[in-house]
Amino acid sequence: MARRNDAVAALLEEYADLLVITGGGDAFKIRSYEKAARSVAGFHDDVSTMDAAAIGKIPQVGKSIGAKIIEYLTTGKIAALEKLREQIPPGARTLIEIPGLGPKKAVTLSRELGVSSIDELSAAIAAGRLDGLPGFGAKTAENILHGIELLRRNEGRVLIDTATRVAEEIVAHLSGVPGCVACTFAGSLRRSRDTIGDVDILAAATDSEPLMEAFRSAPYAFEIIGSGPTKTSLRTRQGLQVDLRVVQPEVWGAALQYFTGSREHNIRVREIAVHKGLKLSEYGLFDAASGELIVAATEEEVYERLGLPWIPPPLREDRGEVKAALKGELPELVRISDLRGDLHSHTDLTDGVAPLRTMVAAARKRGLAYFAITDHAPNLTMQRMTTEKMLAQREEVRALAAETDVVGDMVLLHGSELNIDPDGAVDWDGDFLAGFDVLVASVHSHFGLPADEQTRRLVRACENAYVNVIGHPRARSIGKREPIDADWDAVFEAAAATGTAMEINCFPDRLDLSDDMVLRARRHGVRFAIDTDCHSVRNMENIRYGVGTAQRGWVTADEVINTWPLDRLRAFIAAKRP
DNA sequence: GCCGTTTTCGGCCCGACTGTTTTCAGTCG
Repeated sequence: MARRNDAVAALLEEYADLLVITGGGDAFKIRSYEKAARSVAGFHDDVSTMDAAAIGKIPQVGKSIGAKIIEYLTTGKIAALEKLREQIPPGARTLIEIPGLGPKKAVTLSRELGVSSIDELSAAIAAGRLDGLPGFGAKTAENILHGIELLRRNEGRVLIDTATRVAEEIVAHLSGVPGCVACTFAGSLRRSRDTIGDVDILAAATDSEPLMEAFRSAPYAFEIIGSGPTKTSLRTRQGLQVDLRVVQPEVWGAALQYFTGSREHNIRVREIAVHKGLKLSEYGLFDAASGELIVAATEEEVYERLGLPWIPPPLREDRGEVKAALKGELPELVRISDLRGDLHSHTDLTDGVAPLRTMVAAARKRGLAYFAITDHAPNLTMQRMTTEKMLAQREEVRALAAETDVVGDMVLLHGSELNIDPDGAVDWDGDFLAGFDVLVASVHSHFGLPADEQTRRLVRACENAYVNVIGHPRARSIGKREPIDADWDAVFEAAAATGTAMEINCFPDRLDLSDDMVLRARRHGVRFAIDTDCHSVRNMENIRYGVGTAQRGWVTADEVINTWPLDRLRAFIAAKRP
């Protein structure tokens, strides 16, 4: 069952947005709702299981917001929110989705031009209806169009965490239907792609009808697109298409192989079948001449009969995995259980939502051997970090490290997430940086520099003797911001030469480096750090997405510095320092 | 609206960039 926290957080966020649009609240009030939304989303317990007193103890939730949460949990809505919704033109909030378009311009557009959707706005710009509208020059129109294009490129695709939540809820539901022998998700989600177009669910049963009926009538079924004996497609309330295919239990393996894809991988595998006088389909591996079924029960059998080892789904992209499999050279992919530490995390000292102690306790629960606290550095001014605060935190971390009932055997590392200036410098000089155990450095500004400047900037950051990890190297935000432009081969070469790891950031809207860039970086011998960049306890669950991305990039455990024992990691850091 | 080793008021997210503005508003991180 999905947690109610996400629904509550979405409503609080909407409330904050509407306050901005109506201008009906001061900036700090708006900020309070935004902070509360993040805090609730990141809170470890399900709000629907908590009483009023417990809800009031959630950080950033006070009397007023607490009451609104209770109101939602008991009545299903929030009166104050309904009231605000009535005050703004329909669609104004939709328009804010466009990068570069904020509440003020959105409200002007909906008031003056009556546009209430992105399509209508697009048409209005094409028709020149923005001409003469105060504050909307040619450049602004152009920027809005670009923002719309960015949004459209991801239209119909959702982030992997959204798809995973939906898929797991459906698999859990259908697995409980009488007669269901097996049920799992396949498709791009099983291959751990960074965004998901539609969710493919596969189930095995002798009689498909009970499963189809349960699927069609489930609470998540918002609109039935089509339904037959083997396949039903529907759309969830949020517009995500989900396909359910039901196959006979004895052909489970062949069907799972087929529906996992990718199409290109399957073509490659079927070619091998043809060469062996066989035919592969979702119903099994057959003798081409006689049509006799050979194997179909498990994926392993299907691959084995073709002379191949089982190929992990993240590799199934026709990027040479079939050839490697034939030669017995498939990589031993990094797994979540290989990770001994996490080198990038935040606390409520900057923009995290949980205190140091809470984050540390949660990290220990993950079974980590070491955990680095890396709050933001001063140059990211909005986080209000100072040298004094950083030193005070260090004392706090050292003291906490001695509390064995909290940390157990886990070693605490004190670090920071530095900001890489446009010229490649970072927040502090070497003398101060030397006091940290480990340092991440990231691009948080000046995303639009030309490629040559961006390259120099990143290379210089790699050359800094105290920078161990380049955080979310391309600074992309899926669906919102394009990756920064640089000569990545030059950057990776510098990273490899200087002993600087490239991060694979686990946030679903980052997944940065992405799989293709990981493949490129590996050619230069780059080391990686798979970090959650967690801002809450719940964010730690994102580790699966970063590991999935690493697997898609063929990464083995040894290439990831936070799979190493602490001694080896410390030696890696020490080797770079003067 | 939330928070508190200053506990019921006063502080909290501010600086940079962009475009259209002639002195600043909107957006972003």
